[in-house]
Amino acid sequence: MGARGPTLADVAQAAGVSVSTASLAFSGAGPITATTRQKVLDAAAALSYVGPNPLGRQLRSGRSGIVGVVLGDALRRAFRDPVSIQVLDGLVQTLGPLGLGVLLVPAVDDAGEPRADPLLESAGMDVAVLFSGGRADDSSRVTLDRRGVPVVVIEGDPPEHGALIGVDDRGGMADLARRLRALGHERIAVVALPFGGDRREGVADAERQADIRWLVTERRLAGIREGGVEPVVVWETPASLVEHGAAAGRALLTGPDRPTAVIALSDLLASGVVLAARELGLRVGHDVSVAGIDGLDLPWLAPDVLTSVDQPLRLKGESVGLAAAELLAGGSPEPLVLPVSFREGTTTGPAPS
Amino acid sequence: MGARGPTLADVAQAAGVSVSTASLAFSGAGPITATTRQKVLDAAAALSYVGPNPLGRQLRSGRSGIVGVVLGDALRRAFRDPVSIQVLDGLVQTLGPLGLGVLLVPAVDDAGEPRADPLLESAGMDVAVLFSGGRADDSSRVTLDRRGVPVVVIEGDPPEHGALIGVDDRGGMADLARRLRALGHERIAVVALPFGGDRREGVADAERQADIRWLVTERRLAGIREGGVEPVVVWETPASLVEHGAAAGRALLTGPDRPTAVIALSDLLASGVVLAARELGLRVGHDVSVAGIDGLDLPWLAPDVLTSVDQPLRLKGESVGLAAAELLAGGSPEPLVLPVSFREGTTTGPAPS
DNA sequence: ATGAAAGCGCTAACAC
DNA sequence: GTGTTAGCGCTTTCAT
Repeated sequence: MGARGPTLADVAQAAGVSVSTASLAFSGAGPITATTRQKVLDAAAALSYVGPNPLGRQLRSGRSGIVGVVLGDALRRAFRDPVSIQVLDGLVQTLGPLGLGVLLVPAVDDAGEPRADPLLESAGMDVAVLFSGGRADDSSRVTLDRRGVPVVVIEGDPPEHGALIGVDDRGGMADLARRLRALGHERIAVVALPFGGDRREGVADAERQADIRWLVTERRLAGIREGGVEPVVVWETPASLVEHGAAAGRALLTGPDRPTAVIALSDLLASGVVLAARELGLRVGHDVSVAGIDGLDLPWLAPDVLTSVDQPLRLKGESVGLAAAELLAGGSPEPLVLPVSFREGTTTGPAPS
Repeated sequence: MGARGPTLADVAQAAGVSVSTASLAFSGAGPITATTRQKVLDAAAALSYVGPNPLGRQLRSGRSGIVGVVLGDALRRAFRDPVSIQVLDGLVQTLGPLGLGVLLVPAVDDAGEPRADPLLESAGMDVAVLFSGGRADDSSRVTLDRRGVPVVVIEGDPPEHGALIGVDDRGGMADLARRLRALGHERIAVVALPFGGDRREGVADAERQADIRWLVTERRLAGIREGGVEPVVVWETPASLVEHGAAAGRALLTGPDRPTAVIALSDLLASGVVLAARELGLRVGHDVSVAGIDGLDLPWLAPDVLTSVDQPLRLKGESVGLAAAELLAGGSPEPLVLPVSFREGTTTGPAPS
């Protein structure tokens, strides 16, 4: 840093051409003789000029080539979540070759102070991706709207200006529910994702169930009911983590009236339930069936393979990337709902008689 | 985007002041009357101007406020690795409040084509963080050097212009090795991290062991020897993943001459070894001891807690962030080696007699 | 305390 | 083909 390097003007002067010609030599956009071009390139090399300063280019073109990725209020949770990670991977993989960068932006803490994150407030980004998804009135979304930044929303309310990408998890859960019923299960419990940001844990009564703020949770639960299953109990967790699934499993699978099947609203939760069941001496897939959703690869569950509703995470990330690119190009991508598929594992089986 | 929003000039005009005054109203740097300031702010609100365009500011100041994070050649692997993730988390957490953004940059594929990633080549960043660490001649590092971007290297060769952050994993491994010897273990096997990018799997002979390209692997292995342990066998893995640890465990713990202890060069590998040992009917911590390094939280290993060498991952990320900020401010941070600590779990015990 | 003017480095019209 | 001329939106001396 410090000493500002040579500029395009320096190179042009050294090469004995005008600045605009030098610019063409680098961008390649426009007519230019091979010799002139080479002359410029040589001069650049001599001055150890490393190419046009992106800042100048950005100001001129009005675009930064940066896609802001707004991750849930606690970044650390987003990073721990294999689901977000895989989507992020697909996204970066798609955007990179397009020359677009991914800027990580912590979401504003909705619960805490109203003081927004400086990045969300003012970082240069041409389009934002909302991993948190969520309602239209989330403060991150309001901030971005105000700035006029178009957004790609993952699994949330459709944005006014932007795109929406999601998966048919509702349909997937309905399908799963039907399959469990077909296996003879009648007492089915649900281990749910968080209802909102308030980190409650335990059985959720009907009233509480009517007050779900997180769309994904609401939708997956609705899917189960759509599949004809009325859960004997819905257990709310504070986060989609193995340990919370295990805690739920211990609570639900103890006692005489235990359910014959447990549906968890994420694979991480489901795997916790499997571990708890094993702890309690239950044979998973026989004494109790457990299923999740996401389609994660969980090698440490071996020899079991979790029965799950597979969602195409990488593809989701790629779709988000394409939508962002289209938005950047001035288009208006249609809302996209990706299909899910049932993955039969070893953790489900006929209801014990 | 499309319709460019109002500019500072528009606001100034609406407020009946000059552009420079309007600028002061926003930056706060300089003398300005409260009334004038308010007048400007009101005009801005009326025009729904959302604050100075970062691009203009950046061009003027010559800095983008962006820290490029160069993640290993396969981003997806970096994202799957809880170690990188936690460091990344600490980094973002530190940089965010400083108003600095984290830009994800895929590293150039050293094996593949020499065509560098467009982002690495030309994205605006004031400083880069190299997660891959690595040797001074890695192509990503060469590219950044050429661009004159200072770098913070994590666990690698010290950069010419930049900072170096690492942990004393060598010392930690030496300590671990001594403790195992003190427990009476004499036949100790090592499950190693990858030696380089060539994804080999299996026993590494002496010749192969002399050809380790990844510094971290080399250093941790050296630490074990420094602790007085000459491994009876070194098993090379293609990636730090549970399944590869499990494969190693199955291979190493079968047969009559099996080691009484296994040291893995990562916790993920170690946990795979634990799973394999359980599969084989061995009591971990009694029949065989297993230890790792990283200090990950592995709830699904319950009821076992892995014996490990704890490295302060979050702190590492924070230190990287601070070093980046210091570099940005023109400083020259000293190389930093963070301490590690031994974490005794349930997976190690006295050697069986 | 405020305004005028210069210019950060670059690209895009347009003229030659 | 190449050069000339304007800015992109902002900050920052330097006058006033």
